[in-house]
Amino acid sequence: MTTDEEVAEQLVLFSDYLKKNSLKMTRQREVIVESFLRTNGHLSVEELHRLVKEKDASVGFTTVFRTLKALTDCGLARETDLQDGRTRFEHVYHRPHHHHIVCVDCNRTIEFLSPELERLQEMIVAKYQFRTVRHQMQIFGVCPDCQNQRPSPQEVFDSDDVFARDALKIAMEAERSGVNFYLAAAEQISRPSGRATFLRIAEEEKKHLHDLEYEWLELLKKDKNILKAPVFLHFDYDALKKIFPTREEIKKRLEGDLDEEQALKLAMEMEVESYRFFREYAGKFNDTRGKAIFLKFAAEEEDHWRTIQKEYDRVMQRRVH
Amino acid sequence: MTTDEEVAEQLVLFSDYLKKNSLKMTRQREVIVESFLRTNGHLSVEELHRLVKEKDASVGFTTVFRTLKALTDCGLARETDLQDGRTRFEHVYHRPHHHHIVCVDCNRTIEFLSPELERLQEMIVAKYQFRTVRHQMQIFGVCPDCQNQRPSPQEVFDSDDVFARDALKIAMEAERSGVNFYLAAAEQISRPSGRATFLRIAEEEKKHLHDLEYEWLELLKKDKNILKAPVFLHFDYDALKKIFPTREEIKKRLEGDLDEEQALKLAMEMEVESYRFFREYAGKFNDTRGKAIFLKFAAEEEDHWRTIQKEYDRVMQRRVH
DNA sequence: ATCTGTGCAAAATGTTTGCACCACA
DNA sequence: TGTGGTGCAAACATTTTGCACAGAT
Repeated sequence: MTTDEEVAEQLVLFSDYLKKNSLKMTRQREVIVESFLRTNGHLSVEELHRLVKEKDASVGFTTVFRTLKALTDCGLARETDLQDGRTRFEHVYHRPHHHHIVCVDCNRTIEFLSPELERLQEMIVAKYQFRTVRHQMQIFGVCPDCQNQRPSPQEVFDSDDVFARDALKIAMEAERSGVNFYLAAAEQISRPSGRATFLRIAEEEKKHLHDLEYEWLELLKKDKNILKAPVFLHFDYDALKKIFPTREEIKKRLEGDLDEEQALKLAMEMEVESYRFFREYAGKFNDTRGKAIFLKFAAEEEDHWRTIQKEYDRVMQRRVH
Repeated sequence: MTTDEEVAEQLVLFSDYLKKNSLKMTRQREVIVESFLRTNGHLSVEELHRLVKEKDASVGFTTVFRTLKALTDCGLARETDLQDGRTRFEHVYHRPHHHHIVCVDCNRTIEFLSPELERLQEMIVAKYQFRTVRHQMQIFGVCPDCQNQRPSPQEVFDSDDVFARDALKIAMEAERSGVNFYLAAAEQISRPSGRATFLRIAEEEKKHLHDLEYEWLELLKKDKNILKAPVFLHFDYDALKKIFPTREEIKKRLEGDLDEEQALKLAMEMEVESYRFFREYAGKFNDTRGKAIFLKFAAEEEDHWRTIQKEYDRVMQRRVH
């Protein structure tokens, strides 16, 4: 499930790597790399060798072994340990760091990413003042199919689409919270220019939401089964509530003496928070569409922050005079 | 750093295991098991073989290998994978499940437990409906000493003391919060019998706190360096605030129209919460002193809950008449 | 033409087993 | 006295290397 373009991109990177190290591109390397890139999952040397031999029976085990080492060296592959007594290689290109859940019966492997888990892990290591080089979590268990004795074939999904799906879901939810916030806040503001600012931003967020919804539908159209793919990005949707106050929360916080200054301050805080939040999430996603979605989102929030700050300055200016 | 008693206890368990499986105790097995039990850390077969040979040069590698398998089988050892190309065996008896931080330079290994991390992990797996068999997290990095180029010998601590230390610290903090709560709540209650109940529980908690502080001092006396041992049980002290409201919080929640019924309800809620909390923590600690401390604590909280419930029933009874 | 790549076979590494002799219970 | 235990050596499984020949730039 890797597109031709992606394979081509990675082949270019591999060629560059070879040139840089005065190594040569050979027929064997080409077959091996191509086979690796076009196969999903976590291949052992032996498994890849078997695949390669289907295309060219003359290729030796050692060459596959050495080519995988080269791929690892140039950053296109990564060795992982799935505890089955052999080294397994997985794709790195456009794949974020992640952890594994492995079915001990059928060997099906699920990958996941949880920024919350990462944060917790970082906090723990920080206490010991270790400089982390790498870390991994592995969960071994029995998958639902094996629990029900009906092993079914593992479906293969385009991982970039999965990342995009998970990112879009979060971004849409955030966008909705944003719209809610600005509409609710606008209601509480009496001064026309201030209200107009909030309403304008609300409209902008609505537009963004529509864009995201469009992207979402396109994604579903492109890959009708994408919703069946296991969750990759684990996300605590309650965290959004901490960033974007709910309608009730807003009313409570702004209730009584309506204060435009306060509302603007709250909005700025919120935008900064959400900017930080989406930047952090983007950081977890190696070059993927998921990352692009989060970065775009972060940029929009930064933009809003500027707009609001201008309005805030104007209000304060006015107050001084 | 395993006491003679502990070694003896484990030897008994091993003997029982042998008997149950009609196996025999031999001179070699005795030496091997004893060496294993008396050595900390994560031993490979080869390392243990080396240690055993110091006591009895005639013991062969295979016997050490087979004895370690037997120890694993009977639940006194566990195989771990520290990614250094060999299987390593660690102690299980009286040691909770935990994860590892490994220094890639000097191989120093730190063990830690984070119930928060465990909870997160469980939540993630739940989404996939996997039945978890086991899981592990490994963090590889450079320890502070290796970062500073001054490798120092790894100090060895009595792990049970470390667990007790971490448990005591949390229990004391909880106890303090409890005392605070009951004193603050008592202040808000005008009816003498209600106030008396709260003050009595506050006194009880103070006594418990003293007991814990005594235990703490005894621990420090017993092992003067115990505070230097790395944290094992990671704990978010803010979590306590969610269980035991702070003095300000209490005043806020009970302010204005002082309602004894409300105060009692709040207290019951708190006791149930903290009972659950300490039970959960106890569950993470395999038979250790840490577990005992948490269980004792949970029992006390349950006791308080009963006391308060009686008082609550009395108040409600009175109201009906 | 030169230098790297390849495939084979062999070594290295770590784990596991077969077997003849040994020693608990 | 008989079953299981031990040590040795050999088998296994996987990864890694040496080397003579092949092939890419």
